Order: sequence, then structure tokens, then C-alpha cells
Amino acid sequence: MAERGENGRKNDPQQTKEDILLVATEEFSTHGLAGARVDSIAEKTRTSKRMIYYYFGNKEGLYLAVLEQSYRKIRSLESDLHLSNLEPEEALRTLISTTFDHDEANPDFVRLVSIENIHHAAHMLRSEAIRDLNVSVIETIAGILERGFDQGIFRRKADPIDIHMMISAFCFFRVSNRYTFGTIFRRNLSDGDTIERHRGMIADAVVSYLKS
Amino acid sequence: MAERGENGRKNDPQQTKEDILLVATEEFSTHGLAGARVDSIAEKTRTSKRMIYYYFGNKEGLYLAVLEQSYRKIRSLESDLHLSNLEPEEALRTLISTTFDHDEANPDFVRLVSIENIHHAAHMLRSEAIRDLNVSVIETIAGILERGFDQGIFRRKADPIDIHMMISAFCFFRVSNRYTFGTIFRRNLSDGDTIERHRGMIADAVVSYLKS
DNA sequence: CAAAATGTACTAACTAGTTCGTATGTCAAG
DNA sequence: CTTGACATACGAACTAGTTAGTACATTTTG
Repeated sequence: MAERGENGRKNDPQQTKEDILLVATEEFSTHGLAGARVDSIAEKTRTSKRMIYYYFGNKEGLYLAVLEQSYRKIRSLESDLHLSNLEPEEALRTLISTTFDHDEANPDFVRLVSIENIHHAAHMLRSEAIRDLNVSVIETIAGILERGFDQGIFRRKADPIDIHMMISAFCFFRVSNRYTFGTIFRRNLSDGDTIERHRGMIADAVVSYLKS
Repeated sequence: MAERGENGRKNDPQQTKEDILLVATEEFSTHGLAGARVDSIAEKTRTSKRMIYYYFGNKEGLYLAVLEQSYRKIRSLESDLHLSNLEPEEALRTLISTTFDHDEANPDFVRLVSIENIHHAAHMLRSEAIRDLNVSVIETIAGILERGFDQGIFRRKADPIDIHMMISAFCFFRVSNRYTFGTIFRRNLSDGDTIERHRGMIADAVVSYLKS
């Protein structure tokens, strides 16, 4: 058993790495790459700064690891939705709700993506893991659009990447721009009623667009 | 005339301030608040670091000034659109195109807003100038929606702020997430054809939503 | 001249990354 | 099964370089 005595040290590399990543995710997502402090991360960890450099090389390496881990999480989520046995409209609405709920539930991820965009996606480009992200959503959407069109439910032949962008834009923006938008229009986007209304709204908008 | 001789100095406070702001906008928008370097700004300016502190107090003061100036610019743009004499649908499409083109033409502004959101809009909150932004767009949209509903063109009674958010989300996301989205889906969102298609797409989506 | 505007050169504090030394796990040989 | 040698895992304290901010002197302008 790898238990921790009074002051006796037990090696647990896996746990140590995970611990660092968890703390780092929070730090990077709230302060950005340049604003994040390695010392601050080290303090909040149950290990030391030495370990950060031991496992991740340098600050950028740690940032990249955080980014990769975040993307890995969504990839796994995306895949286990079984939409092919649903009616096209129903399938689309389910997919949209899932995206919506994911962004709403993962502000850290949203913030990290925003930060990465400020850096022109420079780190993402260097990471094969992220670049080669199996973008299965697109195939899923393509399938739904095709079925819907063939069945005469959707009148418009839209590009699946465009549709994905439209959905992402709405879901992402609500979270990424929550603060400035909320400040200017004095509206709390985290409010329960607002969430419900917006979830329905984006679905209705996409569906009506495809039907028009 | 305030001309600049061989090495003779001419005071031109207005020009000095504007020069600093211009350089600072670029620096903050590409590196973020923490990532921006005061020394770097000073170098690119035709004046010195001393002047930055003389006029703006400190780094945050400069950042705030940059932010305020950026918002002041859109406010002026928004106001001189004369939409009330257009058909509701036409008016809405014009407004959407304008928002779309503004974001497309001002990536610096988009990036600054993203950055400000990472900081939970903390600086914006402290700035009365920005907080009290006359949100005339909302009134404009409200008017269009009402006319459209009364004329039976729009079947749906939507909240103007929600509609504004839907438009903003799409237009903003295209610019703010250009890099990560482009990397993952190998698509260049700055491409001329794509711009055209997207401009029409958001307008069609909003209109069909309101008509449904 | 007085006040505003500007330049030069500096400093105090911070911060990423390192050095050096120690503890722990493991596996082969006895 | 135990010993010891080697690799991996870890911690405390340090350093070199950076960076926001300033003291002081000087020039321009009304």
C-alpha cells in the first residue's frame, strides 16, 4: 500500500503527475499562460516545483500537457452518443444539447481554448495528439444532415463543418464571453432559466435554418 | 508647427498618448495582459517607458485605456446605421452584416475582449466608461423585432438580448476561435468564400429562427 | 519663470529554471 | 530472503535573468 506516514515519503509518480495537472489546469485557465505562476502551482500541489520540471520539462510543457488532457476528455465524451437510431431532427437536437451541456459544465476547457487562440494555437499545432483529434462529430453531423435531407425533413444542404461551427459558436460564446456580456447587459448567463432558454434556442435556430 | 528636428525635441502630448495606445493595443492583443511587456511597448513607441507611466500610471492603467478606446470605437460605429426606414427583415440582415464585418475587420478588438473575459471582466467592471456603454443595439433590435412581429413577418417573440447574443456569438467566434478551429478542421476562416458563406449563413439562421 | 513633458539610468522584486543531495523501489545475485 | 546496486522519484535552497516601476535631471512651452 502506498500510504503516507507522518512524514515518511511514498513514491507515487502517477498520482503526483495527476495532482500537478489538476492544479495547473486551474492556474492556467484562470491566469493564462504568461499569467500563470509555476511557484503558485507548486504551492497548491502536495509536491514541489522540482517535480513539475522533472515531469513536464518546463512551463510550456506543462501547459501543453494540460491542454492535451483537456482535449482528450471531450474526445471520449463525443464518441459514446448513439444517434444513428434516432430521427434526424431528434438526433441533431440531442447532439446540440450535449455540446451545450459540455461547454456549460467545463468552463476551464473553454477558457483554455480561448487562451490557446490568443497564442494563435501555436501549442496545439505542435501537439500531434490534439492536431490529429479524430473529429468524429463532423461525420456524425454529416450523417444526420444527409438522412434528414433524403427524408425531406431538411430542405437545405448544409456543410457539416459550418453547422458544427454554428453550434459551437453559440455554446462556446455563452461561456467564454460570460463576463463581458454579463457586465454590459447586466444579465447572468449562468442563471438556470437562461440556460434552459438558450439550450432550446440554439437547437431551434439550427433546425429552422436547415428546414428553411 | 510641432515638427521634429534633427535631435531637437518637440512636445506633443496628444500624439504621444495616441502613439502609446496604438502600440499597446497591438501588444496587449497579441500577448495578453500578463504576457505584454511594458519595455517592448516602449521600444516600439517613438517615446520612452517613462511616458507610459507618466500618462497611464501603470501597466493596468494602460491596459484599461486600451480597452476603453476599443469599446469607444464600436459604440460610434453602431449608432450611425439608419435601419428604421427599412423593412424588418432587411433591417435585421443589414445589422447582422455590419456586426459580422466589424468583427472580421477588428481582430484586435475581439482578442482584447477574449482577454478581458479571462480576467473575469475585472477591469471592465472598474471602468464606468465601458460599463455604461449605451447599448443602443438592443433598442435597435427590439424595434426591428416588434415591427416584424406586428407585420406578421416574424412568428416568434424573441428577447432582443438573446438575439443579439446569437448574432454576436457567431460573428465573434469565427474570429476569436479562428486558430484552434482552423487547426482542428483544417479550414481557413479568413478565406474569402468562407467569409461570404458565413455572412449569409448567420443572417439566414436568425431570420429563419424568428420566422419559425 | 513655472508647469508640463520628456529622457536616462537605475532598482527592487519577481520568476523560470537549476543544483545538489536524499529517499524509495526493484531486481539480480548470493 | 536479504543484500546491495542502480534507476527512478523526490525536496530545499539557490541563481541568473527579467520586468514593472522610479529618481533625477533636462527640455519645452505658455
